[in-house]
Amino acid sequence: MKTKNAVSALAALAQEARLEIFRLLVRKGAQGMAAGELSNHFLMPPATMSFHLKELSNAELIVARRESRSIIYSANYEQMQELLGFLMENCCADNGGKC
Amino acid sequence: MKTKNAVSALAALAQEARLEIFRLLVRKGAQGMAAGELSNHFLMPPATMSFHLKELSNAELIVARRESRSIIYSANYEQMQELLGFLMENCCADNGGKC
DNA sequence: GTGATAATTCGATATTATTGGAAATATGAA
DNA sequence: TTCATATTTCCAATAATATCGAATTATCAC
Repeated sequence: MKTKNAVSALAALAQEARLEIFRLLVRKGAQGMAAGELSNHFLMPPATMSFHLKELSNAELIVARRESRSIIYSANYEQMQELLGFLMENCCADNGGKC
Repeated sequence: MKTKNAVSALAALAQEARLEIFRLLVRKGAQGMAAGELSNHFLMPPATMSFHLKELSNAELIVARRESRSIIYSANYEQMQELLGFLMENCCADNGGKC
C-alpha cells in the first residue's frame, strides 16, 4: 500500500457517519447491506448516504454489487488488513525493535 | 475506545504529512524525535510542523516530553492498538463469523 | 411502452482544515 | 540579565469537505 492510498482510506474513515457505516458493514460480513437499507438505518437522506458510500468505495474499503434494483455494499477486509499493516510497518525498526 | 476518539485519531492520520510523521515516529520507537528534527527532516516550517504535532497529540497517537530546550515526540502504541481493535470490532458477528 | 422503486449525480451552501509569517513563550549558557 | 535556541500560538488567506433538495439514470413488473 502506498501513502496516498492509506491517506484516502483513513480520510474515508475519519468521519463519524462513514465510520459507523463501515463498522456496520464489518459486522454484516459478506452478505452486506443495500444503500437504501443503510439510508433508513442511519436516518440519512439517500443523496448524503450515496456521497458517503462513494467515499468508502473510492478508498476500496467497501465493494458494491447490484442485486436487481438494489446496490449492496459490503466491507473489503483485504483492504482493511493492508491499511492496518501499513500503519504498523517497521515498528521500532530504528530502535532495535524495542517498543 | 469511543467513536469520537476513533474519528479524531483517523482524522489525525488522514493527512499525508501527518501520516509520514507518525510512521517515522513508529519506526523510531521510544527514543522519539524532537520537533525541530522533524521540521528539518520534512523540510517544513516549524509553525506547520507544530500544528501537525498538535493534531497527533490531541488524538493521543503521539506523546511529548521536554528534554532541555527540545520537545521530543514519540508514538503511543497503546492508542494505535486500540484504534486497530476498534476498526475490526465484532467482525462478521451478524454473519455467523464468516468473513 | 408506462409507472413504481432504488440509487446516483448535480449544484449551491455551509463548515472545517491547512498553511506559514510574525509574535510570544520557555529553556539554557555566559 | 542578556542573548541564542527551540517551540508554540496567533492570525488571516486559501483549500477541501459535508449536506441535501431536485433532477437524472437504472431496473423491474405489468
